[in-house]
Amino acid sequence: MNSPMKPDRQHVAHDEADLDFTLIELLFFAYRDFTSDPDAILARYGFGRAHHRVLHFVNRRPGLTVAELLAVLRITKQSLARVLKQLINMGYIVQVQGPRDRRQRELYPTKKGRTLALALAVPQSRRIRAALEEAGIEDRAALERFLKAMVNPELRAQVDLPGRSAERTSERGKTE
Amino acid sequence: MNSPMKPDRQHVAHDEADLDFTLIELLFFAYRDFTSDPDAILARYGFGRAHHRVLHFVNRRPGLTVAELLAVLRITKQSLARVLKQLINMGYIVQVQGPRDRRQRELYPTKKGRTLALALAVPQSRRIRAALEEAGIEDRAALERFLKAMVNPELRAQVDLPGRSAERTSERGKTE
DNA sequence: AAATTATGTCAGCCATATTGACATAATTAG
DNA sequence: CTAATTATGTCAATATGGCTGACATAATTT
Repeated sequence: MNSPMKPDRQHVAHDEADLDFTLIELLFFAYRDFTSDPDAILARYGFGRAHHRVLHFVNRRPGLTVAELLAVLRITKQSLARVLKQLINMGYIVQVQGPRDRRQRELYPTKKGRTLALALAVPQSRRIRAALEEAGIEDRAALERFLKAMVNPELRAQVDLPGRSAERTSERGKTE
Repeated sequence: MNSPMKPDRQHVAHDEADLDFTLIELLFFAYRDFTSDPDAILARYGFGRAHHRVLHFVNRRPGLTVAELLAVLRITKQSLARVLKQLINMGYIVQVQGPRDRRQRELYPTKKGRTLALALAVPQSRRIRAALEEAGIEDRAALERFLKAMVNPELRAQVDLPGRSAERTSERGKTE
């Protein structure tokens, strides 16, 4: 083996054939359209995608602190500030002083906030459901495992909801 | 039927239980980290994600026109202009007059452009490969079908590479 | 008492997106 | 042939959502 006519695969570590352009592009296209769903709704409220992300996670993890939210969104405090302030001023989110540590501000959605969060999730959920059906997905758990495995290992704890037993946390009980 | 104590499911079309928050969040987290991979590389070139997307699609669809690129990226001409101009000026992309329609500018990567495009794809491809393995994906085709089904039906043609039979990615494309 | 932490805020900067208007050249339609 | 349309490029202005650095306050920890 290793005939002189063959490219030296040990040194040329990557050529096009080795790269999974198919899934790279499918992820791009899928996410492009997935995120486009809520935009029309958001525009009617004068909000953008940043508001959506904040509202989503506050709704899903009620009581999370500002620091936790920053870690989930992977943005800085200053980037969050403007968006969060608007959501609070307009009555979608409330802050309450942390019970254990009074420096912390726990974030909760108001009823108005929950309603909007759900309204934004509806088209995304519908798209997912239609895609699962259309693709004839039988092993949904495999899809969840794949997506979770795409997340940086040290950040996978963020994927799981805190303090909720009834939630689907795709089979493996142990945290990794 | 329709007892006064039960919520009216026919009118309240969506409550939390109906919504696929699990996959909504998994898509968010997976894509968040997936896109973070090339950032370090791009920063060394003074480029951002916009440059990455342009270079990626020019590399993958050599000869595509400006209008086609705009449709794929779903941005406006003005948004593309600055980024494309930089990539051209810095020698990553070349424009050639369209053969059929001389108004069109066909876009091609230079060798330098192809090299960078591949370098950016490497960590993304590695992440995908590791996730497929870690998740023990056996039915890769199902995953591809799902992601493609997530794309707006009228835009699915964009997903398929033009003028290429199946998976063959031979070297067409003009040299600089 | 001092250090650290959680949060908030100010000021400014950058990247990427938008809309609208207009210019040019090439193609197509009448 | 002329007129309309098309593909592209460009200008100006604006919005959004990121960033860094600096500083302030209150609460907790050492």
